[in-house]
Order: sequence, then structure tokens, then C-alpha cells
Amino acid sequence: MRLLLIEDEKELAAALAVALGKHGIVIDHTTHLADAVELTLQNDYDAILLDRRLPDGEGLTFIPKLRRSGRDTPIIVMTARNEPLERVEGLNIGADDYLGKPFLVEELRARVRAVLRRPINLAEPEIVAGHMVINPLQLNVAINSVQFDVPRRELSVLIALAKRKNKTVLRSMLEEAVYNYEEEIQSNALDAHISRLRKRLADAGSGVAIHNIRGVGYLLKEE
Amino acid sequence: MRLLLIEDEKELAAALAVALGKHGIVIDHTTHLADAVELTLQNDYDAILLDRRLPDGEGLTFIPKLRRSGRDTPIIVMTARNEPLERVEGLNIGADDYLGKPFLVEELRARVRAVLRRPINLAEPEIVAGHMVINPLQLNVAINSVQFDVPRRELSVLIALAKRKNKTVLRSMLEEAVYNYEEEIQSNALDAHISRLRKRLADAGSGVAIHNIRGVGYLLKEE
DNA sequence: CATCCGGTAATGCTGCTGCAATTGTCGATC
DNA sequence: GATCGACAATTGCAGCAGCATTACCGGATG
Repeated sequence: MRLLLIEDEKELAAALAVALGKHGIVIDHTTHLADAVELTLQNDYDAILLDRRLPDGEGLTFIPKLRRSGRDTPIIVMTARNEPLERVEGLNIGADDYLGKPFLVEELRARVRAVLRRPINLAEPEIVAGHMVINPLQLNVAINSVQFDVPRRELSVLIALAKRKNKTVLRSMLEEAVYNYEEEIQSNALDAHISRLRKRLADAGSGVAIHNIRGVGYLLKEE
Repeated sequence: MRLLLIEDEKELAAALAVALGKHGIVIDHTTHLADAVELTLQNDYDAILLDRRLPDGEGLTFIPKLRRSGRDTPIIVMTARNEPLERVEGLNIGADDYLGKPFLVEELRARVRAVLRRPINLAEPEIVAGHMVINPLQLNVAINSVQFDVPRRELSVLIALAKRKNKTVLRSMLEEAVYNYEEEIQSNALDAHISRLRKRLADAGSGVAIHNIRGVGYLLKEE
């Protein structure tokens, strides 16, 4: 088994290489994102271990790059930033698992095995619905080829709905798409977002409408 | 889907029951290990959510007990003790996954799904019956390729029947699919749901019909 | 200091859902 | 095949949970 490790702390990297080596796992190691891209083109890794804080940028930016090159290699993100919202952020961008530092090598191995068991799931580069095109990575929306501003909260809702257009999205899924565990929600803020979003979409002639299924959730439907 | 939740924080338990209930997952809840053992003998759960700090002892001790009784039900351990050593401890004893608090319900659901994926049970993505297509994970129903709204309770009944189309489903099974064991039912509410569902299915030209087996249960049959 | 975002709350409304009463149906038994 | 009892089907009703909309205002932002 061959893994690519992208990590700038050299002691940690060396320790991992030794530890995993004992289990017959080969580690390629680089400290920079730039090199990582090239390595993935030249090799076919079973999985990639990715740090977030790197000398030449945020590690997560590597994920869309890799996906765009057509690879669906599983990625495990390792980081000290282990807040719920950040985990979800990582997973949404297309990471396959998230591992908070510090961790034991045994746990890392367990997660590598787990990730390799999973069926492949890819992140979508852009979402089309009606006359609307959303890029969930760039966080921008175009309607009829015109750039269209949507506030952050509403955008979270819109993306969650558009990712599963014509399918029901549970209310709780939407709440989780917008708020993390600590931010308790004591009001109908989500309803308000939906309402404002509807108005926005209608005014812009987006060609989509948000439909409610009572007691279940919402549904973005193309007209 | 039916889960056993062993957790002494009642607010958290209630919140989880509500949150997962919205996804059609029924939760049985107990606060004590002693009761848990008995419940697992009487029921066949899809998975078990286990807290570590419990009034009558360390939650992990439950795992070998369960395994010795011959059950391989997947167990997800939830805990605030989220140090690396403790995570590995849990996994070594035989837990299938480990989830540190706080967590997002979305993450819990993802891990439940992941854990259930392990056996050959790749979970049928959709159920086809007559002109109707149901996706039990996304909770959406299409008839003749048209999105079709079904209220919460009726949807639970419909899915339970469709999963076993052309086979009899016991009345008690349907009740369990719709209500958890705290919500006692003192009327013919289930019959009412069946009736309304029949009308809905007939109006939509679904190509299926619900038949009754007197004294036993119901049966969803393709025409 | 002007603008806009976003959470809160009030209001009105829709329709799901549990219950019960009534009617209908099955099947066992004689 | 007539009768009777148990079970099932249907429907109206009332309560209320869930949803839509709007106004308000504090706070962030530039």
C-alpha cells in the first residue's frame, strides 16, 4: 500500500513513515502543495494524508485540484483545527475523513482501512439548476450567465438544496448545513432564509422554485 | 431503521431521537446498561449508540457482554472522552466507530450509514413498485417520474410496506416503523394512515395497492 | 454613517394527525 | 347460507404543529 503524506512538520512525518512502514505501508512525503500535485500525477496512491496548515497555503485547496485532475483517491485530512464546522467544511469539499491532532498511529491506520472500504464519492465541481449555475467551491452563483450575489447563510441553504435538486432535503440537514452544534437555533431563522431566498430566486428569474413538504423538508424544483 | 441509544443525558437523547426521527430512524432509549442488555435480547437493532459515562458503570463494558451473547450489531461509541488513547481503547474492545462530543447529527448519521455498509448489505438505493420509485434514504417518492408529496407518518408506512412489497408486513411492524415505544397509540391512527395513503396512491395512478390480511397485517401489491 | 445581513418574534394560515363514530367486510359457526 | 362478532375502512372534526411572511433591530462592514 502506498500513501502520499503532505505535512510540513518533519518529525511527525518521519515518525509516521517509520510507524506505518512497519505495517508494510509505503509513504511518499512532501511538505508543499505544489510538489503534491506533481506527485499525484506521476503515481497512483491508495490514499492521501493531508495537513491543513502548510507553508504554501491551506491544504484543503488541494482537494479540488486533485478532483479536477480526475482522481478520486481517498483523502484523509489531519489537522489541529477540529471544530465541527471545520470538519464539515473539509468533508464538503471532498475529503473522505477528518482526523484531529493529536492522534495515535493505530487510529490513523484504522481510518485508512475504513476509507479504502468505502464506495467512491466525488465532489461536484459545479451545480446547474434551471437557469442557475452554482460553484460551491468558489461560492458564487450565476443566473442567466449573470453574476448574482447571495448572502452567506442563504447561499448555504441554496447549495444544500441545489446539490440534491428535485430531491427532498430534510429540514435538519439544512439546519446543519448552516449552523454548527454550538450555535443553538431558537427561532425560525431557517424559515426566514428560505423565504428571502425564494424572493431572490423569483426576482432573478432563476427557473427554480423551493417547495416545502410538510414535516419532512424542502425541495428545489426546476420549473 | 431502529437504533438503541444508551445515554444518560436526557436532553441529548431527546434531541437525537427527534433529529434522527426526522430521517425515519426510530430510537429506543435507555439510560442504564442493565436495561440495555435486556433490550438487545428482546429486539434486533440495526445499530447501537453507546455513551461511556453512565450511571451504572463504564459503557465500554457493555460491548463484550453483547458480543458474548452472539450479536454482532454495530456499536458506535459517543463520548466527551475524546483523547486518542481512549478512542483506540474503544475500538480495540470491539466498537465499530468512535465519535467525540460535540458532534453534528449529520456526522452521526454518516457514521451510522458507514457502519451499516460493512456487511454485504450495500442497501438498496431505491425501491421500485408499480409506477412508483421510493428512495428511503432521501425520503422522496416519485410516481410516473413526478415528484410526489407524502406526509411524514404516511411516508413511514409507505416505506415499510414498499421495502417488503408483495410480502405481508405485520401490523405491529408498521406501528413500530411509525412510532417509537414511548409514543403509545390508543386509536386506529394507523388504519387512518393506511386509508389516506390508499387514496393518495390511487389518485396518483401509482400502479400499486395496499391489501389487508385480516388479523395479520398489510401487503403492498403491484397491480 | 449608510448599508446590508441575519436572528428574533408576531401574525396568519395550512393541512397533518389523532380520535371517535359510523359503516362496511370477512369468516367462523351452526 | 344466515347470523353474529371481530376486525377493517372511511370520514368529519378539532387541535395544533409546522410553515410563510414581514417588520424590527442590533451588529458588522466598508
